[in-house]
Amino acid sequence: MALVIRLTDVARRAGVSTPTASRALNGVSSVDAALRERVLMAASELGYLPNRVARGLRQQRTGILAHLTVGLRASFHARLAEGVQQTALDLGYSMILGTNFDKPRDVNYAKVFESYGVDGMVVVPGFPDDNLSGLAQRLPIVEVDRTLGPLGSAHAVLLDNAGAMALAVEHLHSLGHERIALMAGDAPVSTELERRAGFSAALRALSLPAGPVILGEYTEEGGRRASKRLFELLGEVSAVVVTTNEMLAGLVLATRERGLRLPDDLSVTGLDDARWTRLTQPRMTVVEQPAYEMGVMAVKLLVKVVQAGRLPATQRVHRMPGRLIVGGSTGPPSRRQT
Amino acid sequence: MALVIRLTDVARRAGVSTPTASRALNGVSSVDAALRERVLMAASELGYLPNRVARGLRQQRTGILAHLTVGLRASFHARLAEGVQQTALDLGYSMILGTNFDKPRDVNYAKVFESYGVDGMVVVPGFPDDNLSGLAQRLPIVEVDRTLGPLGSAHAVLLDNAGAMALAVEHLHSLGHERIALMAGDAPVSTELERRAGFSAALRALSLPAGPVILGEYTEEGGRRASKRLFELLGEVSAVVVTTNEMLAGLVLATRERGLRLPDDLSVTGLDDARWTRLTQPRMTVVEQPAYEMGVMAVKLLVKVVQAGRLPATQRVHRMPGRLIVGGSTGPPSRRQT
DNA sequence: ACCATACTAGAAATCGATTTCTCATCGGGA
DNA sequence: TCCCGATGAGAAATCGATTTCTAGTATGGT
Repeated sequence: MALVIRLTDVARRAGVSTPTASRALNGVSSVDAALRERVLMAASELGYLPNRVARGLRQQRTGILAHLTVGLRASFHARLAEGVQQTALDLGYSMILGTNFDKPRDVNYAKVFESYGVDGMVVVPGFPDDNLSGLAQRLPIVEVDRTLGPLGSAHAVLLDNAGAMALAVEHLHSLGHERIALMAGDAPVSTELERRAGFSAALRALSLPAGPVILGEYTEEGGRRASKRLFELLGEVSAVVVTTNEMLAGLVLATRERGLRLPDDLSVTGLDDARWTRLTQPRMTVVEQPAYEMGVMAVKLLVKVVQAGRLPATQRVHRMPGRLIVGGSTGPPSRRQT
Repeated sequence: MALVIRLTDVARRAGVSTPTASRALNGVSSVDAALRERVLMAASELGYLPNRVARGLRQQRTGILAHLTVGLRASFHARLAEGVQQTALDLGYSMILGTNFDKPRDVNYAKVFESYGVDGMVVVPGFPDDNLSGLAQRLPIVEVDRTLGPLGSAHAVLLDNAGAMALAVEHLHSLGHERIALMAGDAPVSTELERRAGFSAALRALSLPAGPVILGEYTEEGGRRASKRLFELLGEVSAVVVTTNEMLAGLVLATRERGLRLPDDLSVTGLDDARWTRLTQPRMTVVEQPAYEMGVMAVKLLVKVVQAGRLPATQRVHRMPGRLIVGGSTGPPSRRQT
């Protein structure tokens, strides 16, 4: 606020003109070695800090990226955001954050951030009505976790959902399960659609019969309600794959209320390794998502596009693999089940 | 990138000068009603979006706040960050995020963000060596969760740690516990120091004997190791208060390894309501921190200082109360314990 | 030894908005 | 009726850096 050192001050102290000081500090074009030395010295003596707002105005790029996400409460999104933020910083960018991107808001995030001149955006899109499409024609965008599909040239970094489902199904199959159910969210988001399809494909690949699919709201309460329906099928089904952490939490609570024991009465696998899945008794078997790495990858992709200076002509989709973590919530089917 | 509408374009279309267009859009000074109407019309027809970088340069304030935090992995920090971000947005600001603020880094966050001309910072400080003090003399800063103490005029939003400890101790006392231990982190951060002091004070207030205090590293593994020492005292102690979630997780795992049952063998209360504390069996008794609300409060305080235009002369500390959530991990002491 | 080509560094222009300065016009009071 | 203050709008300055533009000085080739 008070006394800020400007480039002019540095230049005056070094006895050179402002442009020369600028060139010396940025290493562009050639500046006499002695002059450069004087400038660098002056800058460090004065504790010069370049004004990035001014630079941003002139250069028409600010070095700021925006990260729009549905929230930080889910640990997946929190780790993702950390990956985005750290990588942005490592690559010389800063990150503006916008959360609750799936809820109605007074302010239009995208517009606000655009007016701040962000160079690009990493987006975890909410539901399809978000009008990102227009933005995607003006600004580099990378979608993470989910995709809205028709965003044209925006790149995407997604979990290999089919592979993740295959890991879960194969694990259960190797334990001897033949009748496996799926509990999934009923929202029309790409993750859920892909996981449902992946589940079916995985069963087919192992020549297992198509299992029952139980859809519900993508929340803990939704998982609880869906679990009630699942429990009706306990005679025909010995294992279940749950596509989301939230629903898995509901299932865990429901099994307790019902007095079911894992894995004796039911084998359960989830997707994503929230902290709590390690702390339940027994520990949950899950397919871990590389959340942090997805954030890293998204920013790397985005920065590549930003620095290319023009929007990519074609979309590129990066698939990141999940990793199976075997806990105690899965085991061989009991006699009774078989 | 391509075709951006500038204020000049709006002015031309409305048939007025640029300053007049600016005045009309910002509602400052008086502009003829007809002209203002024409300007507003032109702006909306062209889809004008003000360039906040240019405005920021001229006005010497950007409308950006920075949030420096130790991380987002702990749900407390994630919810805090959401509160900060949402409130910033509600008040017309945007938020730049910096995580891992307690780890050594190549880039100096504070400097980078200062060079972006942020109007103020909400900081969850790491360890005392972070040189925030200098920054606090130039920029409005509000500390949250922890405080480094000598930051001078920076405001702070902290949990009422003494009150939180009292809630936990009183709860255990009301169940009949007389010999209560504390498991706390050994780092010299304000939260731990206040919680240790608060624990002792709460015991004294109830005329209970001073309980053993077990210090350890502020991590899950630290909690596990500290638990081993705690278990040596099981004859003399019937309950324990744990000051951090991380250590609590370690304790939960350690009790399982040891085959202890909660609350029969030991009553346990924690601080902060991470998701997992609701999903263990039994559910944990904890004192909940109003994480989101602390973020909200911090930004409100910060914005007040920012808009006052000058740094406050005196520090103000806001204490937010914790709330007891009774789970199944606490119960009356067993006969054997008494 | 002379001219053309590089370099180097300062002067001036630029980014896009806001704010100050200036000037003309309109009222109101004497 | 005349003068002065208030009002409104355009011209010009400003924020702080970067990027032309321009000119002067070396350097190199012939």
